[in-house]
Amino acid sequence: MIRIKDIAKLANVSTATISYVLNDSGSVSLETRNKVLKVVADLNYKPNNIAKSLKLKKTNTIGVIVEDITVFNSPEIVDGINDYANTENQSIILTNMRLFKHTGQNFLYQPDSHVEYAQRAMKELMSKQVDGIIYVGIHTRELTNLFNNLQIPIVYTYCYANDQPDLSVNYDDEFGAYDATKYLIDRGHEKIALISGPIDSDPTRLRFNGYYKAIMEHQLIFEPNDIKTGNWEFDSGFTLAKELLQVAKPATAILAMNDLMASGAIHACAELGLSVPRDVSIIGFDNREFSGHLTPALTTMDLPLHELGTQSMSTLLALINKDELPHNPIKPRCKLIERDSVASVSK
Amino acid sequence: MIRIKDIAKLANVSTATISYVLNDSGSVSLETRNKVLKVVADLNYKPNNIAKSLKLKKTNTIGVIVEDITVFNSPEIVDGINDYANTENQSIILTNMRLFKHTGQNFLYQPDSHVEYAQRAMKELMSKQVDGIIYVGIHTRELTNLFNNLQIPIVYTYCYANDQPDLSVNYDDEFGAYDATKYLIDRGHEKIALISGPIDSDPTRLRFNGYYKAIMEHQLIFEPNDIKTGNWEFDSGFTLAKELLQVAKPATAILAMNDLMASGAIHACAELGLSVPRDVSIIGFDNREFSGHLTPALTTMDLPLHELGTQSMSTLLALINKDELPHNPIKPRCKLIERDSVASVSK
DNA sequence: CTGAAAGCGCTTACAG
DNA sequence: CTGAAAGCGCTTACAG
Repeated sequence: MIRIKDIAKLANVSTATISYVLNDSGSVSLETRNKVLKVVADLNYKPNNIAKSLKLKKTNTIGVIVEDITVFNSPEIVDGINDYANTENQSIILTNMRLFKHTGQNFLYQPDSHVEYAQRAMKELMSKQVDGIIYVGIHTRELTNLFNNLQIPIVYTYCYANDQPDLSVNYDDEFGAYDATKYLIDRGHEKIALISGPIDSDPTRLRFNGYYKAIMEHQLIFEPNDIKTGNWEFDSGFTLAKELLQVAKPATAILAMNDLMASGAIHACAELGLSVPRDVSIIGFDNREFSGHLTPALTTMDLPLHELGTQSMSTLLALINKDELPHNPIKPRCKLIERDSVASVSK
Repeated sequence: MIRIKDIAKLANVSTATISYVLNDSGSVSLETRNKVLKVVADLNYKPNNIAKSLKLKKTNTIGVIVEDITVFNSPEIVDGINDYANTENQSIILTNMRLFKHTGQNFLYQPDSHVEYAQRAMKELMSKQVDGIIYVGIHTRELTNLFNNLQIPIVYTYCYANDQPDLSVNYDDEFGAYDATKYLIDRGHEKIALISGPIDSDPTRLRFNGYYKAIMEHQLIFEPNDIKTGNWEFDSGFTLAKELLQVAKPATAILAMNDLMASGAIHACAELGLSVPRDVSIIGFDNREFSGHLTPALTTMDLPLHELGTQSMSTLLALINKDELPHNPIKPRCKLIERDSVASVSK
């Protein structure tokens, strides 16, 4: 391992000078500068950033706490974080809480072990002196008080903390559901059923708002019987779609609040001998990879995950540099992916 | 930020003593030990590992270079790395080359930019003084000479370097294909077609070997016309399955070398009016998430990705600690996932 | 059992 | 334009 001191000796200058040329700081004559650079190249010198960080009290390293890297939303968000980090020369320390692997579907109801994992992760990152933290959730939900008296900037994404709303980066759930519903309405559907997530979930409420707004705005009839509450899983989509469809005058379209339930709905139609989209149109949410492989390929809302990552990173960097934060930042928008599960209604 | 020096002053001992109790090294009387611990707790002291690393020339941090975190194999491998790292108190610096995003399907043929990204990643990790590196590929292929004169331990997974075969961790491709083929044979299939990847791909060759071995071992007839060379994409599975099936005496089963091509084959059957699995059985490879959502749900080989991660990590740590490496380590095995796309042949 | 001191590889305010 | 020196927060060989 070759040090600045070795360069200094060979180049016959002080270590200060080496540092100046390496960092383009101070003023160094062209001659000594070239001399130093030559020795640096000859010895294939690689700076030790750990020493630099200790001195400067800045690591240019961001801690990323991800609740579970194997859950579908995480890799794209991390990719966005990396994308932005590369342009800003920031490194990423990744801690993966493996929440879903540890607790399965129950992760929402295991606050104790959750807190323990989170604080362990935080402790590790603090000891590594990261300049800030991005916390990546696996479900949009309230996480205030997960960490007590933070001593370091943090931004949340795919989840949020009420005590720092400007530091939570999430996409526009309501607008996404509004758009999906409107897409159906534009194709002549007037009776649009909804398979929702659990009531105590934020995305459920927001997506319901979007749905309701589109229905009202187009003077359609809001029919409570066409709203069914599911649990995000395939089976609930399957069961609820059947209930929805086996009535006297069924809806002509179903908006499922995620792709898993939409898939259940598609399979329910197959079982009922109904053709999608000829007899009933189905639209999902999330644009999971599998959604394009369903039969028929599912029309669904794509989540702006990559953008969540870049926006988290830019927000965090602004925090770290004490730049002014945009006050009401625009929430990234979902994008409709048109495939084969929606048809116009024939009048 | 509170330092060891602050603790020392309040506890009326030297900084050396603080260090001893914090690290359980040296010998400290119970009395002073408790006194120190109390001050540490009172001040909520958090050690600065960057300073420790500088002194010890060891960071307990592993650099993970992943070619693309958004490609399906990567998250599970990283999860395995994290899993093992947690038990060994290692941190992970993640650099994501975003290879697929940068170059798309052509990543195999863009060696120049690949080398550039890789060396930039390596440089970043070296400057952070990581103790070792795990390189996670997105396609099993030869990567010798990607890095010139390495000064740090590295292990490759989901790819390999010929100059250090013991440091490349990959699953047993051949055995996986053998198992899949045998599964079909056990169900009475005697004419089994194969949709392969490109010939210049290592997994193609290894999987072909496994297929061939199972055919020979069971004294079936090897029929070259039943072997078609695809390109891993849906379309090639679709096209080739049609060719395979529209002959006088078609195979009763198709082994596709990945799930994407298997999906294409399923769709080809639908178009030909053939029922899967009644008329033809289809088996895939990879166990991609979508494979369970196909109609019918695809029987396929699951890749031991998590294990690839843990084994990479244990190998790397052995390297770093200069422990002896197992000489011919067992390759992690694929596991057959039985779903609905394979039936027994009726005699 | 405890402490004084050197040193890990950098940066920078200051003096010349 | 250049260098001597202090200091970032730790650890540890050594002396007592």
